[in-house]
Amino acid sequence: MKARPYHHGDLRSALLTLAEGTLRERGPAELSLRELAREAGVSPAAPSRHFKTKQALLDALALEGFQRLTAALDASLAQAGDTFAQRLAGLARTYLAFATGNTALLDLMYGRKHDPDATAELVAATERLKNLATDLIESGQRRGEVRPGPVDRQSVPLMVALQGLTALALTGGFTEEQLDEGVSDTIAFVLRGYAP
Amino acid sequence: MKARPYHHGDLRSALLTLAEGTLRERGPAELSLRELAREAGVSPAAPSRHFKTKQALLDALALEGFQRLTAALDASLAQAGDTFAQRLAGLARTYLAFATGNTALLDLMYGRKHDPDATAELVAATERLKNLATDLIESGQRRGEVRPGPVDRQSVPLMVALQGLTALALTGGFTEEQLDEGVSDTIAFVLRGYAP
DNA sequence: TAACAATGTAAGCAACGCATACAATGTGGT
DNA sequence: ACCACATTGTATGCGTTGCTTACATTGTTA
Repeated sequence: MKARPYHHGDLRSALLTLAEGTLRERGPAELSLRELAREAGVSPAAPSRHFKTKQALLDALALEGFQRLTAALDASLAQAGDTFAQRLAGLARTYLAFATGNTALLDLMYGRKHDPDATAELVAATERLKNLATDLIESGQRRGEVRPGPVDRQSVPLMVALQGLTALALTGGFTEEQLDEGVSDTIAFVLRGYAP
Repeated sequence: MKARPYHHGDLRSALLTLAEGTLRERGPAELSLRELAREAGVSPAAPSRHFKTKQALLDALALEGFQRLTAALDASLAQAGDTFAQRLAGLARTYLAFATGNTALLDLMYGRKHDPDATAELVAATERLKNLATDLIESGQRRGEVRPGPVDRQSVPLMVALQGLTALALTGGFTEEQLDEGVSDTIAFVLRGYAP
């Protein structure tokens, strides 16, 4: 029977992992620093060393979410085919997969955005996501598969489609099958809209 | 100096009004039943007569939001022109106006949806919204301004666009002007996608 | 006018976030 | 090897919260 060491070892990441679990299962409102501390086997005040406030923990969680999402999207673009259609489909599908697989986290990520005192890192993370979309459009234009025009304006419909698709997927009311149809339809629709 | 009457008179709607105020200014997390009771000048336990839990109050708020939104959209469609393009533009713009004018409320409305125990009234309210979109598509098809096809599949891109547009508007990062451009671009994009 | 439902109050519980003061542990400079 | 010091944990307590139970007041209606 070994006594628990005075120092946890890696409380910070332990808290983040635990927090994501309860976030996923019970939502951000149910998240309690004290409960997290209990689960980690540590005193109620211990988490404050790593996260000054509860909001700080949520921000850290959101930031991690953005990193995971952009990583997934980067990977998808890297292994997708060359045509605009293929890349678009890949992007949409991995974005949607992340969204449906991390509902609560995504809510947190975007919910935090329109708060005046969101971390600078957070807004930077969302910027990188936006760039991903414009890059895709740009490459499509170079290949002559997307009608010409200023990228920052051309990319809006794409972002609209991505956001809208996930929003629709998250608000539910769709069977797995309807959703898959919807994705295909929307991709086709978007392609038609971008056609030269 | 008249004594405050034992009964408030209309505590329920007073609570709803007050709640929407603090929701708008400080978000749903900052909402406190006790504080609401204080502002309404009643005892801390009084609100429980009308809203068993805090969540019940939020649900009521969300429901009210859906009613206001659908009313606004109905009005918009009623006074819009006859062509599909006009009706689409009207719908998009009033939807967006509501979204930007009631950020927190809209978050509440859609945030509550993917909770297993959301009110039946709530899901019904979202259904009516969906119908609005399909009606628009259908009328467009009758006029020969929208390519034919099964309505429930054809309407998906429209809903995607509406949801995406508001999502984008809410997450910010756009000036008023960019947003307006984005709306126009997206409307044009959608029209092109639906063109026969 | 007496029974009854609706609506309010009073009081108290357990849990929460957070601040402050203190204890144990690791670390780097001499 | 030692010792100042930052880091990371604990102990304790304050004020607030949501919610429950028991009781008081009022409006309605039979």
